[in-house]
Amino acid sequence: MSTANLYRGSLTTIIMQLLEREGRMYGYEITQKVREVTNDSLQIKEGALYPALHKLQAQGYLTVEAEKVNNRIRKYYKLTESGEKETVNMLEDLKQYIQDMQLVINPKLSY
Amino acid sequence: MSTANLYRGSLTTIIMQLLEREGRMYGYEITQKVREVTNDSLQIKEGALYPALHKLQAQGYLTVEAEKVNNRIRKYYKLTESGEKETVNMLEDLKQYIQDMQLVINPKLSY
DNA sequence: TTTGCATACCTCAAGTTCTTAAGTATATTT
DNA sequence: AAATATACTTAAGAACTTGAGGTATGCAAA
Repeated sequence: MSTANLYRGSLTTIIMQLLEREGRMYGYEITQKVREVTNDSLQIKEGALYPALHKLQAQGYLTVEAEKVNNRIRKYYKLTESGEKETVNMLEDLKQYIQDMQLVINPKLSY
Repeated sequence: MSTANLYRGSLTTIIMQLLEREGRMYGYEITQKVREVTNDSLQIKEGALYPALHKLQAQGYLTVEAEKVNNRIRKYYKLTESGEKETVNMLEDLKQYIQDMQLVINPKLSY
């Protein structure tokens, strides 16, 4: 059972899209959510996730709030305004890409 | 008009899949085919394509035959047997990935 | 006629993104 | 008491792509 690797470049889109829908999430929660909705098919590695979150924050797309829950620290992230705009673009690109790939895989069906 | 970048890792799958279907192609032809079927949406850069072809060849997935056509050299590539097997795996992974991404984007629809 | 575009290949530096692995620390389950 | 789950972090190395540059031929337009 190959837990397939990420296609590089899609992780940020995943993060942004989840935050768009959920409003507010912490890192570990994101990893679990992705496992959940994809039935364990897709697993976000922590070594990829946390640097990605830090970068998105540095780019001004996310803000952070640290909270102590059960004596453990959680860092909740949410989209900024520019993050929301960027999310729209990222989603468009992803959808276009999926469509392109489907055309390459199966050029007969133009859908 | 953003000619979106490739999600890294998908180029080899594109190459293999096209060769699977077409049987025999040369590099430049691959770039044109991808532009054609995706309506110019996806453009394979030569700086990515040629190294990728060379690597696939080195891995034993492709064989090459050089031909002179119109006084210009073309290098025709085709899948080896192991290349064909690998193509099946790559396609499976890509389809799974597309499905996973659609689940992340729109978890309501399990299709 | 020469300028530009299309065809056809190639390479390399730089940047980005990911995997793997290691580390810290608390809470809960076995 | 030990293992697993929760929760975050970093760093080395690998892999892939972009962007830019290069070579060379054929053909069309100016």
